[in-house]
Amino acid sequence: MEIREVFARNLRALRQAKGLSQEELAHQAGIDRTYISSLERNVYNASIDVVDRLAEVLGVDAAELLKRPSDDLQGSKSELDE
Amino acid sequence: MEIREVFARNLRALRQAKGLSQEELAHQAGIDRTYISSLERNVYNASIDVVDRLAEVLGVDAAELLKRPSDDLQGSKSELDE
DNA sequence: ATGTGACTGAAAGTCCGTG
DNA sequence: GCACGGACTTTCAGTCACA
Repeated sequence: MEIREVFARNLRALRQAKGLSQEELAHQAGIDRTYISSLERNVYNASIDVVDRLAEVLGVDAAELLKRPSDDLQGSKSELDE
Repeated sequence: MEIREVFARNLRALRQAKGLSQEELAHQAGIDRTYISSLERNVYNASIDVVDRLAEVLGVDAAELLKRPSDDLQGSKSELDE
């Protein structure tokens, strides 16, 4: 599993857990609205600076956003990367 | 402390802990030697893809390279970012 | 074995819009 | 509220020569 996909998933999951819209997150992190959308759809390779800014708004450590899921055996194949 | 600097330090520390030269690390990660040098000197905002490739060679999780030092009280002021 | 400036192509990232 | 596109600027990715 590519790191980009890990990031994309974590980003979306955490954002929704926080009850934020893409627009709100974008605004608070000082990032373009459409770019957040792209990141969640695994279109780009974000820089660590962007990861950190998003992590801050989401209230977690930057490392959290790059954490791979600890081998979910239920895990169906990804729909983000195929 | 900026995430870039955190990354730069962790990279250098882990590389040296592994007893690798920049050249060896560069070779194994398929990255140019001078680029590694730039990253360790905090010149660029690495992409998560690069972080992941380096982490793999260093035998750690990508998230490890972005972990902030847990507030080292001995910590003198950085020489990387001033 | 590393730091640095200069360089180029490629991708990141912004800003405008649409359905 | 989000996906997706086109056009645009800035920064990274990657290589070279040199100290």
